[in-house]
Amino acid sequence: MAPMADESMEREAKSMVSITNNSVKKEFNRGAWTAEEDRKLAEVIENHGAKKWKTIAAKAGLNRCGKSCRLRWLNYLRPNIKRGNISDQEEDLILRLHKLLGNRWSLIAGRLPGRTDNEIKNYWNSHLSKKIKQKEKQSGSSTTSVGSKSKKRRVVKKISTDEVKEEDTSINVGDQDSNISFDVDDFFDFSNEGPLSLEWVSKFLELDDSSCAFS
DNA sequence: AACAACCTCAACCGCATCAGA
DNA sequence: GTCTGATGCGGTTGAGGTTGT
Repeated sequence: MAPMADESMEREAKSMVSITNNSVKKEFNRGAWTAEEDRKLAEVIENHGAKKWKTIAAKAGLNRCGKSCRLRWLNYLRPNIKRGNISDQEEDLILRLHKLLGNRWSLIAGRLPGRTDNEIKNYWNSHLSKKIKQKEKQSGSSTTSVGSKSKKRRVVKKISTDEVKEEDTSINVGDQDSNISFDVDDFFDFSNEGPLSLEWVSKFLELDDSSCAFS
């Protein structure tokens, strides 16, 4: 979908919302962002960095909450955002990663340079989930994905000195009866975050080759 | 041409977690 | 240890576009 900034001007007026807290009343713009808002936001972030979103919103003179600014930046304005069709290779990677990680979109997105968690989530919901259902119908088998449908929160990133028992961190690759088990956070060592690493992909594909849903 | 049904995706919401006081 | 504001995440919504009838 093309950016809706231009045509969204007229919607701006009707998208005001008032957040009422008894006597305190703060009104924020809502809905689609205008080109002007985008420009202002990008300008402030360029000068002050992408942190303290509340301050950024105020500095930019945007009648938006910080949360909204952050989302706009991450999903749309951030540099190196890759827009457009998801390639077959990317799709395959998403499928494999989803099988491994479940609905942990930000982790999956972290391995797809230029793609946002929101984009991947949308792509999954609109394309891949259906594809999988069809596949399941055809084969009559059911593949269970890890962590999906769970409202359970993500794993604790910071390792404490105590033994952290997060049932979610240890994941079996492939089928349930697989005996390959490892710690996801070890596997996803983001300390040397970089572009899609071929080494990493090979490592992953090796592990998951036998249990790939389809390609 | 008109309408309905479906699809896509940007944006919002609620909650968990983090970080600092 | 507790409180509070900021941040991050996944689920959900709804406007606008597309396709089918």
